[in-house]
Amino acid sequence: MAQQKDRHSARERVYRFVRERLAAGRPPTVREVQEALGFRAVQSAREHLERLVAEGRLTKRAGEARGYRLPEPDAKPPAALVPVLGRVQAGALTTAVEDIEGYVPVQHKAGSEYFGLRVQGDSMTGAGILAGDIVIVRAQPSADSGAIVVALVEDEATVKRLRLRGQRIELHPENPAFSPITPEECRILGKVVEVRRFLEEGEV
Amino acid sequence: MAQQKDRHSARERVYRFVRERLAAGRPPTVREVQEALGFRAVQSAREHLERLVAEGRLTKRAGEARGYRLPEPDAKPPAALVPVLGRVQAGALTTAVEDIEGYVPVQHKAGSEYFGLRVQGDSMTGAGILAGDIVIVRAQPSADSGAIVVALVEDEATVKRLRLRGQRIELHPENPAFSPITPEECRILGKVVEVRRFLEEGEV
DNA sequence: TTGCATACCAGACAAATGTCTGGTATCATA
DNA sequence: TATGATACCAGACATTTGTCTGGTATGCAA
Repeated sequence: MAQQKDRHSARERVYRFVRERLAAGRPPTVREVQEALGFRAVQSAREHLERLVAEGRLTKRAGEARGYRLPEPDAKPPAALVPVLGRVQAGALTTAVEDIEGYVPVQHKAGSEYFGLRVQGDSMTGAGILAGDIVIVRAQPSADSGAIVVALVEDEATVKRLRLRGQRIELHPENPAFSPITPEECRILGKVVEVRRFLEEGEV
Repeated sequence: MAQQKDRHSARERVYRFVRERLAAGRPPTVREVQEALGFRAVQSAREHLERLVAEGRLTKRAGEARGYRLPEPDAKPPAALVPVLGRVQAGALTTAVEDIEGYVPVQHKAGSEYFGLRVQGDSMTGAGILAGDIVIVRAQPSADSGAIVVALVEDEATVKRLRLRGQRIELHPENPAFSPITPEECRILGKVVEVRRFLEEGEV
């Protein structure tokens, strides 16, 4: 039996199946691998898995159900799917279920809450944030001066650069065609930690 | 026994533990929940889990090991961690292990391979792609005219907009300070499907 | 040819894991 | 007071899951 790394070889198909299941957060049993590949014996699947472990492409917890894992990035923080909101209105951050466009995977910091917001308008193009981009926001009630934040002004969320003048809050655009805002009342919803742009239709 | 949703109540602690384990891709057994909460009986943990299922906050696959799950976005495609490369050089797409900066979670399409590439230079700022951004690239050997691609030119990868003139390939910058490139030989590594910018230090 | 390695099958067994039954303790209400 | 609900404990059992042993078939090298 020639050993080949062809993407159609059983070994590669096993690896791909396991990897996809692990990426979906649903580690498979050996029997599920068996069925997925169409083997008649559990041991057939298991030998491939053991070989993948020997090659360093998988690791396993011996004796533990669904114990095969990917060896790589388990030093990374967990990735979670966070909702992307089309709009945020006053009081709605926890109830805007109907405004959820979809979800995107985000590596979050433990203990922090995140949401995504679709950027409207061109006020932040100078910072490379275009209309239609999605900003990933860590929910927090304050931020440092200079940070890009999502703030609630007159019941509508907006993405701006925060400038703190003593106790006064200014929200600056990054586009000379727009003027800074100095709202009487304003609530910081969170700090923008990431900007994403999908270049293909149909994503999120 | 007053039923309370205090974050310190056993129910909430169970929920949090399970959610974190699921987010990490490592669904727990009932006994692992038991141990994590310090219960002396498996059944104690199980009753909380069953209650969470009854409340709709978890789902479960009856009889299946590690079968409790989150009910939400399992209609979404799987999220996978893809490597972010600092540089790509000729022949290196499969061997550039030492150039991997880290990993980012990407919702990928089944059957497609992806990698991330750190953007160098300012040639694409007109398209809102700044130096330091990460482009998520679906590996493919060709793309439509007008798409933003990663191409290998003179053994170095570059991010440009592809223009096809008959059989000839042109790589256009999105910044008037740069000129289009018409390389004699050039290989398309893939199509840019997403642009990401991290606004905090320390992220990939 | 033999020997070895790989890749699969079949069956049985051990351990992990889910589940059930019976129990005690506490609290609130009628 | 009795009753019902909640929350835990303890033990046993059923099922799932991992693992092992023995086997056949194929290809390759000595």
